[in-house]
Amino acid sequence: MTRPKTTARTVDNPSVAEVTLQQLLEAVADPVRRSVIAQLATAGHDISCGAFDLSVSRSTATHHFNVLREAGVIRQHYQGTTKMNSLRSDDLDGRFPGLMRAIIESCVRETGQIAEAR
Amino acid sequence: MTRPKTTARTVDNPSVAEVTLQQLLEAVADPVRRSVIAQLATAGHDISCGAFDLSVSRSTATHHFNVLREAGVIRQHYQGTTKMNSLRSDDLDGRFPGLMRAIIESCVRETGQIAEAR
DNA sequence: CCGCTCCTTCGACGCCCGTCGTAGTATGAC
DNA sequence: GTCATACTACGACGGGCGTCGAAGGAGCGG
Repeated sequence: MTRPKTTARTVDNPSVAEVTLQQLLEAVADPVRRSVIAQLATAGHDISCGAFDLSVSRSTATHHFNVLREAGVIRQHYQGTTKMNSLRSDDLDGRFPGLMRAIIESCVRETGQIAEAR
Repeated sequence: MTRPKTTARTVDNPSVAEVTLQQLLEAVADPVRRSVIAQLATAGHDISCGAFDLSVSRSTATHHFNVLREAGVIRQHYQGTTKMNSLRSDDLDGRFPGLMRAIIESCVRETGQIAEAR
């Protein structure tokens, strides 16, 4: 059975209304995922999945990107064979006012402290 | 060996500087703990451990109170034999600006939706 | 001293989540 | 077509967290 195992190069980013607070908070409770958020926020532009500096394997990284996307934290889209990621900062603000902004700021500050500690 | 198993009726609430972002986010990622936050926020006054409306056993509730206290989310103090709980909303604001405020608001809104759904 | 209320500690258990390696699909370059 | 690159799906495994019941300490009222 050789059924297509991968989706065609298309991504469905959930609408804000579909995201729950539980999903969002679980998503940001993982340090690897917060690192993704911090890198996106400090970069200021889209980053491809492979260009992140993460301490886990590729397949684990894919898992984390899925969680972040399903929680509405990031938006993903293909650009050739590479998958680009961007923050959906303002999308969620209507649903959870001020929450994403505060989380992003804390993530950036957190990794900043780590950087200046070494 | 009959060593004292419980602490005397005294609680140590951690200083804000000791709390990590990881702790805080893990603390609020649990629905039972968010329910505690929401009940405290809507009540507007301290609530004893036993007076909460929670869907778990007493010992589990104790566990959740510990997590919340160690994350700096709530402050606890004894009043006779009962242990009172209050939100430390503003304490954490210096360390994670805007975060607790946004979380509390989302918690209240979340349980409000549950309430109006039935 | 006795009993009641409140909350805690302790061990146990089950499940979920993060992790990995392997195998596989889609796209682009030659 | 062939090869290389980029990411994904799958199955497995281990550890941690939420959950509970039972037993026990601390205070208060008699």
